[in-house]
Amino acid sequence: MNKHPKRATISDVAEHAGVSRAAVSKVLRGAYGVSDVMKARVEASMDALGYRPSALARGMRGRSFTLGVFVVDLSNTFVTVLIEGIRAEAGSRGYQVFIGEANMGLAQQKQMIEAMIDRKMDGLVLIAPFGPDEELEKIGRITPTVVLGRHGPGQDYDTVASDDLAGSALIVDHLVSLGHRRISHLKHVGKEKNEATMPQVVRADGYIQAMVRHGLDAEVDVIETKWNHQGGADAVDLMLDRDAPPTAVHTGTDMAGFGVLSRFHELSVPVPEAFSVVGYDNALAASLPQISLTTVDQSGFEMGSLASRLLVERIEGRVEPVSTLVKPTLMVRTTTGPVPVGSGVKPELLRNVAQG
Amino acid sequence: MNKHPKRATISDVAEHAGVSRAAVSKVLRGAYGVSDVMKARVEASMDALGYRPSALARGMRGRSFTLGVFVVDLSNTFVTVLIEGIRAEAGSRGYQVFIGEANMGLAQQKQMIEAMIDRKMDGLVLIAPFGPDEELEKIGRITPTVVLGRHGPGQDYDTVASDDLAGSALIVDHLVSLGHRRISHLKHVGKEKNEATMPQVVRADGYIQAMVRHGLDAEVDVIETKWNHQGGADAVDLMLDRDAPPTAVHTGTDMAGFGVLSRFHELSVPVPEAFSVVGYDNALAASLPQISLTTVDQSGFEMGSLASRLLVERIEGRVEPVSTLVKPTLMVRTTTGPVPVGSGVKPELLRNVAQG
DNA sequence: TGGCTTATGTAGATCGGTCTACGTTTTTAC
DNA sequence: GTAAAAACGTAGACCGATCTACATAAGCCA
Repeated sequence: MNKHPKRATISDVAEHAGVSRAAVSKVLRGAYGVSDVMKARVEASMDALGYRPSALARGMRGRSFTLGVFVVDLSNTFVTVLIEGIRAEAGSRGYQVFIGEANMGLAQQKQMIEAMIDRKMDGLVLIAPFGPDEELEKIGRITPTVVLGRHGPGQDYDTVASDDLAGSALIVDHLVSLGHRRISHLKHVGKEKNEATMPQVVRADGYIQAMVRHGLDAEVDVIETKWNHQGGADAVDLMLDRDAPPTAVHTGTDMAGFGVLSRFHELSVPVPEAFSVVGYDNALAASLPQISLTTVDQSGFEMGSLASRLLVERIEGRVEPVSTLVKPTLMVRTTTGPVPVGSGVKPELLRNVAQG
Repeated sequence: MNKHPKRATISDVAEHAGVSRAAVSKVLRGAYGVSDVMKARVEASMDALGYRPSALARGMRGRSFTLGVFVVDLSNTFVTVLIEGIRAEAGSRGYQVFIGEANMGLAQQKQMIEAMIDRKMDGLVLIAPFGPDEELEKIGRITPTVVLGRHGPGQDYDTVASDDLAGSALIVDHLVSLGHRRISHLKHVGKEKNEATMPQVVRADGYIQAMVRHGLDAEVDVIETKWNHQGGADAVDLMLDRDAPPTAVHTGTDMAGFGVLSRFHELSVPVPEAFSVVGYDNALAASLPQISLTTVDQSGFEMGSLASRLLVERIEGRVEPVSTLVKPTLMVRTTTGPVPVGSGVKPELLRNVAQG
């Protein structure tokens, strides 16, 4: 029961094949200067010994063929779709993908990213990281970096994001076409300062621009909350407490949308008859028929694979930053409907329900 | 805009502090033989230069302080809870956690695990891996390994699993207490051969044992399908096609449960009035009020942190395998209710509905 | 056949740490 | 006061690959 049946190294292979270590290394890398005969002999020895190169030792000088994906919250099912796209593309180019999570704030995020750099990962994909742009620039200067889910451009990193301005417009247009006028928006506000490149900021801007475009300046209503289940639920109580409650809400993200739906369900407020709800992201659960949330799809798989492609380009030498925007599409499901007749839901009624 | 502002190495620190590299290394590791004076001086130099040790180089001889977590499918939200637990415990012991996913079958799984070993990760947590036990033994012999979500015991690895036998019993007992007798069970069958240690096998066994215990031998009905949304939906059609359809189903996993609920929703079969549904895992979406799936909770966070703890023990030298079972608890929500009066749902009715 | 280019293979430094062996100095013990 | 033990530092091999020089053999052309 020997714990470590000592793994074959490049020296073992060299000895077994009767050649130098350098020669084996050349075969390994497909480098110039190897005859077919030698190549065959070395390869024979390699699988005779069950040899596998140590990615670690390899990384000391050359590449590690490892990409790091940093994510804040794995339980958000939209990011798992992004990751799927990243992996597909990276895998086809011979890179391994490792994922690191950090959901305890900026310090932990920084630590995780440093851990990836310490392990000499060839490049990093940062999915919706927090912190100032400047921090991202610093990382981009150290190692090839692509930021996914924040708008660009950056100086020393590439960005891939959904066109959140257009996404918000799709939502507002849809609701307006259904007759809604009092449309609220949930904007994420966390512990960290909001940067202009973060999706919550751009989506809020897009919402305001679209409202203005429809002449609904007076109805603009941005509610600051957390983009998660609880944040969505809390926002419902705020909205119903308005003198003239809205008839629809653009929740900014599906996670908050679920919270909104849950709270309405508890309060027995019928959706979409009394209130229309729109999410953003098209997370997996949004398509469950019991939920069937109208939302904006960001084609996460494509965004992920695009990020991978850009990252590999960058690893292979490109230095000019690239900043891309992916066009989102609206997924109309059953949480949006025509505006309620009259002035919409009677506030008194709703408050009674809420207190009953 | 220099791409690589060359990072400080241990030699730079040594030179700056006017000591040997070995001395710096000792300080780094907290090894024996360092005076307080020297320690202070070296540490001063370290942060004067902004020094960070290369985890890569470190791993060449000593430990890499990295744990690998292998998972088949990140989009299953239950695994993200497990990961949360793993990270919490590992982090407090100074280990970094990297996650690797592979959902394209045994070959890709093997490749991912080898990639982790190639990077000299100190230990591996495998979450619900497929393949024969023997394959796991092989991995356990190469590197410290804990298998999460498969039953033990293993020879050369530890296991942490939910007591699936007890979990199935909880479900059947609950349904029987509500008057159900015709209770079906969905068993996962994929491309790979089912091993006795896999949860789908143990849950099915537990279901059968509990049915027998209640004298319901004649009603045992195991339906083989995939444990995902589609598999659950498909199973509904099979169940409704029975001469005497069941009145309740133990879906084996929440993911399949969601599929079952979706299909019932499409068919306008009321749950739980006409049919009771129970999941397994207590995934995040199960608690959404629109879904509110009765399920079995496995306290994933605790399982994850236990796995971490066992892994670190193993890394630090333990060799006797440990195999643990965590007690599950039933979460009664609103997808289960009393058995329908009479002989339950009329099959004709359901078929009509299905075809209408 | 001599001179030059191209193909093939090897030696050995290098990456950034860890760790063993050993030489000094300082303490402790009697 | 002196031997033994403990404390402190350093040199240098080592981990397993890559990569730059360089040496040697082979091919080509006039």
